[in-house]
Amino acid sequence: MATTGTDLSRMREMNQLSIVWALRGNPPSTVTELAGRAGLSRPAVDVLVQALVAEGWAEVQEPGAGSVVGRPARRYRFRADAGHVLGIDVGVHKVLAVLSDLEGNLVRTLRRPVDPEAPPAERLAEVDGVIDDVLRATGMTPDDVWAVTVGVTGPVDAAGRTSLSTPLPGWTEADPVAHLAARFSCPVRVENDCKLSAVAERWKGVAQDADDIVFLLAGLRTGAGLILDGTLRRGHGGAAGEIGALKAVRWLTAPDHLQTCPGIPDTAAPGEAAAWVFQAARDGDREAKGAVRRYTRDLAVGVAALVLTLDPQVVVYGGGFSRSADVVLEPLRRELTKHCLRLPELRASTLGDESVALGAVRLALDEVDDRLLGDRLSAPSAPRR
Amino acid sequence: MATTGTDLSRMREMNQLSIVWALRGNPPSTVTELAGRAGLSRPAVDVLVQALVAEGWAEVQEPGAGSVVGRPARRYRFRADAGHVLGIDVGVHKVLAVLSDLEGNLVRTLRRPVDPEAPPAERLAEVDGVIDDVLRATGMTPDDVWAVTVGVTGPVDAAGRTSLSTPLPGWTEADPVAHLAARFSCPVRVENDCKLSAVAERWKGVAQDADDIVFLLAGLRTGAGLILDGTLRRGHGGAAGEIGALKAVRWLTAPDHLQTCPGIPDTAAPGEAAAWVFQAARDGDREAKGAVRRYTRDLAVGVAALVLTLDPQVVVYGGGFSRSADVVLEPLRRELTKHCLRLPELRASTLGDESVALGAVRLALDEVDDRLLGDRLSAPSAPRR
DNA sequence: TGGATAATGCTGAGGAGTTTACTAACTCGG
DNA sequence: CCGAGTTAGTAAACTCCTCAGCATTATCCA
Repeated sequence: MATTGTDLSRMREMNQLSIVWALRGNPPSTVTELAGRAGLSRPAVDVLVQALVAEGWAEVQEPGAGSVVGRPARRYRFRADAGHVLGIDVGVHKVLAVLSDLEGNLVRTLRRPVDPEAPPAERLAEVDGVIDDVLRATGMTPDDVWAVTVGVTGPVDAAGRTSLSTPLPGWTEADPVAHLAARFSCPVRVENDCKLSAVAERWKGVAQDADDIVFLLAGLRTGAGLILDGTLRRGHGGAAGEIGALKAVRWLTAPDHLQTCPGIPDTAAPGEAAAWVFQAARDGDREAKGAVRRYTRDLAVGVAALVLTLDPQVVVYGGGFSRSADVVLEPLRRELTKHCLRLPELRASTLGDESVALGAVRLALDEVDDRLLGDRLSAPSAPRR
Repeated sequence: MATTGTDLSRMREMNQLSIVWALRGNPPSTVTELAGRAGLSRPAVDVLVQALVAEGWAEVQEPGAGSVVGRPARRYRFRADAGHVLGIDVGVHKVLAVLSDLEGNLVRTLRRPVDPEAPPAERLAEVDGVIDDVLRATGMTPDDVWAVTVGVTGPVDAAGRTSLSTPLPGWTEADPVAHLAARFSCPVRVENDCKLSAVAERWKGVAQDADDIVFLLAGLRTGAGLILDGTLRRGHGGAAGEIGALKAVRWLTAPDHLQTCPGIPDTAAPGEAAAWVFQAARDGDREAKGAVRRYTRDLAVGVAALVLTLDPQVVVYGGGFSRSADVVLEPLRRELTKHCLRLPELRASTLGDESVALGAVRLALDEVDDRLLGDRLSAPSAPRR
């Protein structure tokens, strides 16, 4: 791979970029601090940061009444509010939208319930609705949004289609990218929900320290998302992590053990049966503990296949069942010991049901970073597709 | 991640590096050609390339009797022979060493048979022997070797130890890195044989076009090596690809179908039984075809788990059985269709039994590139550990 | 032998960062 | 209330690197 040659203007671009990276994620900084972080001299940083202010990437904060010795320094701040990104979770029962600024600060989170049987058109209308609400509540227009990422269930191809399979009714025919492209001129991407949750766990969740992560989505459906060497792995056709499709792996039927456990009260809704069983197991109920053990045993085969294939540092147990991780993780660990060569750490997710939207935000931010702060600095405005 | 600031000398380094990349892998080039490739002006390239000659990275080739109009240009060449790397395959039955120059041209290949029961000390002595032979035959000293990579069977940890398991007798106690460090001051690395074969297939084999590859080592033992997004995946503890350890995956016993097929002549050695069965199947023998089908069925479960987990572009069928790929690939494809969502391409390896050593050479070359041509140019001499 | 052609070599211009020195602004203590 | 001490901002001189253009050199062909 031929590195391309460099002249003076290129050097300036690179240095300006390094100032941007030194600004971002830090509290408002003085020129001296930036010089230290970027490895440049004060005068150089001075002209660069002033250029950033002129372009709109940075902002001056005049010194207040400081109580430090010496002349108080002007501080510069990255304009995280110069643009925003949207992360959207299109679930079976709900649509969830999260608006974030360029530093990943969550500005607004809104959800709407959706009829599980709703056809794609209706579901997309709810998406439009929740986006409208978020934009109205924050006083923004679609042009203020620099990237949108949508999470859906099922393997997602490069075009954002879910043509192989998905539990969202009729969704194999839906084209969410085209739908959103009508309103947004910025990059729009669709990604699998397990993959997004995995990204979220590494960003703000329980796996921030790990570079090789298997995320388990455990609920009435079971799925997985993979992060290797710190980046999300999609696979060549976007179907990485779909080991649940293998019949020898009993992920499809594993949750049934929890639904059919004797003793579940008739009053429990279908979604609550599992929670009841977990609670009963926690209380020492023999039948419930057996059901959990059978569930874990089925789950463990697939997890073992993932672990043996990838040898991750951490396996994150997430999804709807993660609230009951306390009764699942220990039996799961025991099962895995039987199958695996090297046991990874098992951790329970704490992000709750916003993890998909959160991961979507992170991916949208990555998109913006690549486009605008990749290796040359663009003007601070929404990137085009 | 803070990109570090750049001053003029850094720029010069970068441009010099881009000249190196423009020189490598190309025939001897004129300054004008280099300027075009590197995106620099002729005068700039001129001084840079002269500096490279002074340092020993490049070499002038005075113009011969050319038949072109105009003043014939001086040509510059990358000194691929400034250093060499060693790739070594420590197998059960043999030790194989390949010496390569810095451009990946294979200079010398030597092999020695080893008693399958040989203890580690004896096996390492054979390694020493074959290295001595290669160095003597090429008139080199250990200081001319800039990196060594060794391939062994079994999962290899970061220290080059094979403590979990390996079919090499006693090898869990061996420390090949320490052994070779006594002779070589350059970086020494040990890696799993399947992983190295995967690297070789992408470098010079049948998967040069693919970025997501599953390599299958198919023989009396079955294993896998993974390349995702163009780079080898080791996993957090170096045990990626070891799905064969899962009992639900019948890789351990799959080859037995080929050993126990009725009709195998008593005269056949244990290693030749499988080859006989494949040939018989090719000739239309019912029993043999059944044995191959059973073998394929067992193999396919593990392959399907890999494919569903990783969604690769290509699955390469390699190892000792790859010569019989013609009778295996089609049944394997049929089996995979049953299990998988999206079928990857199936290709048969053509590299033969030198693929492990070849992959080792590639990894050693990568090591040299990282150390010497990473982002600043070092002097052309063996890197220290 | 002279002209055409293409590469080399040289010189001056321009841009970017660094160093150094100087000025400005603020705190603290007498 | 003022001056010493400290730190930030600014300007000038300098270095280094690339680039553009022109003169020079080497070769082939008529």
